[in-house]
Amino acid sequence: MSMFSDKIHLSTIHGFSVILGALSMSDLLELPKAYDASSVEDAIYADWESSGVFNPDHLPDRNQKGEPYCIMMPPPNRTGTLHMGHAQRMSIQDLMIRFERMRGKKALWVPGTDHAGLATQVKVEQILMKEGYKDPRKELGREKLLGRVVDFADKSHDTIVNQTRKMGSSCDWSRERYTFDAERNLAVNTIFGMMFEDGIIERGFRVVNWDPQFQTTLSDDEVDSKDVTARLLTFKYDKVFPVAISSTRPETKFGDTAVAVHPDDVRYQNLIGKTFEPIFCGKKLSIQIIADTAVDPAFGTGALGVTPAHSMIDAEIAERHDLPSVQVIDQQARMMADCGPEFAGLTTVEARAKVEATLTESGLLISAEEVQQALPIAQRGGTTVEQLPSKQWFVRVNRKFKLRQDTLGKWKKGEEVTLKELMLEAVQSGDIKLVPERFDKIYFHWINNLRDWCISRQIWFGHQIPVWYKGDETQFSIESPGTDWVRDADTLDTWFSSAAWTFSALGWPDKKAWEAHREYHPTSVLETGRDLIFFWIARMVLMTTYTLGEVPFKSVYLSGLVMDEQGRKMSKSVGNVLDPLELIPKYGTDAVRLSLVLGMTPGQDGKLSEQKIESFRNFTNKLWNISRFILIQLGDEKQNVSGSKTMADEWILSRLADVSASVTSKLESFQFSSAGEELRDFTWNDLADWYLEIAKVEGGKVETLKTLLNAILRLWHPFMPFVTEHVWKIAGMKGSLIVAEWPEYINDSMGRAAEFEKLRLFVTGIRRLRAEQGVDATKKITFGFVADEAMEELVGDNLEWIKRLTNTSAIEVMNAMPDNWVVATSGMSTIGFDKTEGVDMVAERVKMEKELGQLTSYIKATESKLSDAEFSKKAPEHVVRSMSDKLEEAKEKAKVITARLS
RNA sequence: GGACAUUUAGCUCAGUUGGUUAGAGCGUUCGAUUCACAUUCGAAAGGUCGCAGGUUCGAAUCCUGCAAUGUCCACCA
Repeated sequence: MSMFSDKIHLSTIHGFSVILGALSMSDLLELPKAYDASSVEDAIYADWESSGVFNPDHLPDRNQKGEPYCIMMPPPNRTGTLHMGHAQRMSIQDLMIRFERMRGKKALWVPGTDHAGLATQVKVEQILMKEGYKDPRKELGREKLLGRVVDFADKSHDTIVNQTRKMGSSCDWSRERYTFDAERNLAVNTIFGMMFEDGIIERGFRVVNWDPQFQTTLSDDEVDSKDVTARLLTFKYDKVFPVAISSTRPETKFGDTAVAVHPDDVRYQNLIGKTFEPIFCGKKLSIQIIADTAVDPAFGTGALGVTPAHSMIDAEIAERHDLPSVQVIDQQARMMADCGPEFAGLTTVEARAKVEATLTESGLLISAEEVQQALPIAQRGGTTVEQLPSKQWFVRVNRKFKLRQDTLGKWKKGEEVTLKELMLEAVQSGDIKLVPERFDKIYFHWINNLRDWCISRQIWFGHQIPVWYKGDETQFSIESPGTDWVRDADTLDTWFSSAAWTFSALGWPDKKAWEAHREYHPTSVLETGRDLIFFWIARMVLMTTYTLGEVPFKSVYLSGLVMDEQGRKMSKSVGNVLDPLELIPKYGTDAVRLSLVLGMTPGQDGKLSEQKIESFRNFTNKLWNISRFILIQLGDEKQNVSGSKTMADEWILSRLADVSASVTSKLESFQFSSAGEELRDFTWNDLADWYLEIAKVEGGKVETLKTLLNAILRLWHPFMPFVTEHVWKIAGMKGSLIVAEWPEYINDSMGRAAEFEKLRLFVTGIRRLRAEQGVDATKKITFGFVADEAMEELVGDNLEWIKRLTNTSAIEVMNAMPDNWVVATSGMSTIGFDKTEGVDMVAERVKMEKELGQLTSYIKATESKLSDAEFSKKAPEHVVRSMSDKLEEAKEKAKVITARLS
């Protein structure tokens, strides 16, 4: 470490003595001009994996002593292959893990996959139907169908794992988990048992969402809605019934048991409390007239036909009024027998038309209008979802229960709370931070409107419900059943097992496994798509606070969705899907990763195009060539210069210190895109285009070049692990970059860095003037400048590289600019050259006049602001100072231009 | 209907507690090319920061209203 100057204190860097240890100068010169990612990535990944560093137990001492840091990988569904969204998540999580690992934390990233229950079985059933099966469940039976599903899921697993490796994910494969393996099954059964004992899990006959195609219940979140045009009919049940009602689902009216009106509605006061027995389309109904504030008196006739069996809202009304429930639609979405022979067996759509025809015939139809309506459809499969009553298992979110342990620092063991209260407190207290913050509101809104969670599914692929029945199904046991007990055939909603992921994947409830991992929980960050906030995040909070009394994670980073370049969702039917596995061989993993991290904001959908990936491939190559150049410089002894640092050295090292500090703080606060962009600007603009160009003239300062190479490899590693590790090895650096320390610098060269900035402006000014005046870029010409003494000295000290970067033969100090020269101002200096031919003096004058006009109004505005008493009183000093500096500069410019014009 | 977000250069987007002539990348135009990189380098053009008010010495930034677009939630039976 001591080989560096005192000024830039490189507290963490070591290993320079072996730089270049591996390659000779001729080897270096033979390195390919273009970085070929595909020829090195697999081997690098294999090295990392075999070295064991993905496993925190095998990390170096400093990590072992470090703070535990843990990310649980959101387990991808075993339903096929990974897409760009997965690739983005892997990139961000790997970025965080590598960053924290380098900073010395005991970093654990647990990979895994999700059996995804319904989604996987649906997928396989769809494949089977394409193969010619009409009803795979009936034709194959439980065992054979499950066999096919398991085969499919296993193949899918292998694909996913391979893709995850390709992305460079540094996750601990020795701890890979599956939501459907034996340990996770134990966790699920244990939690089920606890909740059952506490009365939060209950079996009940309630209205549920029913998917008639796949013959299963769905949770509210698995139901989407589709806008359709429907016919809103207004009619009476029969001629004698006193009130007309409206409905878009008249076929459900066979199941009506009440008509509800608003309690204050003057039209119906005399009817409230009465019961009628109208004949509706041939079926005798028993209708009570009830008063309920849920009814909007302004809608339709102000009277609502209540169908408790086929509407969750009506079911709630029915509960308040203790109304009977009559089911009229069966699980095949067909009308049931007691609707009469004319209707029984019809589909709901057929029955709807027939009811309308019947009402019209009998003169009961008052009006029919077309309205927009949201039709509930199944997220998987897309068929219309029916609401109907069924005996199912529910998690009761509003039910009070006694806590099994102290919880969230707010409640003591034995206190009574509801699951909803736990879910709200976890975020309200700040124990969990959502990034971006605005998702708090969405989360709270969802929780506040949450209904009981139906967790039983009638599919076969999933954790079977750990309940056994005996005889008349009134007795339950969650323990081992006796011989005459029959197990519930249903399985659990896949999210029930996913919800326990943070702790079940760490071994809970197995004592030994859990103890070994206890330090990692609560996990540090959960990174996932913003579409999973309800499905998964909220349910993880529910389950973890309930089971452990603590939060599952401290932060949630919600990434947006990856869209195509026109902002559309990527989908096979549109044909705009970018496949990570096709892009990686073409552009390299590092380029794909960068394109998914830079230019993407949390919670905001981002656009991705192949062109964007290509531009990051170019950057990867730039980094490769920067490294190659530095290594060649270091290998060429003639080029090496020792001795005190030049101004350029101090400037670039000062920039490095600032940039690395800023990048660190941005990574800490999840600003990955901004961190990467800042680093890219530093690497490409400051380092490559300025410092290295200057080094070609001044000769490379060995220490500075080493520091720079070392720093950019480390700083870029979490973003682009492959190319950085590859260069690290070529440079002969010790060990693997993956466990190198994250760099920190102290900047104590700010003063000289500021002087360098003046020279940068000076160079840019000359370049601009040359280009504007159309000077042949290859022609070396002589420039002159007028400036104060300090600037004269500064230019003199750095003359050689300035000449090179401006392609000038000489730069001379002048007292004044000759009248026939072309001039421009740059900072506080005036620069110019003798251009004898081709100067359009008229055009020059016009240009100068325009500039002078702008300057004059700027000067005027600034002066008046500066002389404003309110301003100087209230504005902070640095603002005032920078304004007066700029004013001086503008005045100087104006003076020069005025002189030229006269 | 409710909530949230977005609206800045031709395109994609930065702009972190309000601080002063609004930034980048891509694209465009002009120019360079043995000397790390054409997967490159230099330079330029291009914006009344969606609209209208307000607060302030000072507004792209804060407040109010409006408009357009998008997402989520709830769906009026």
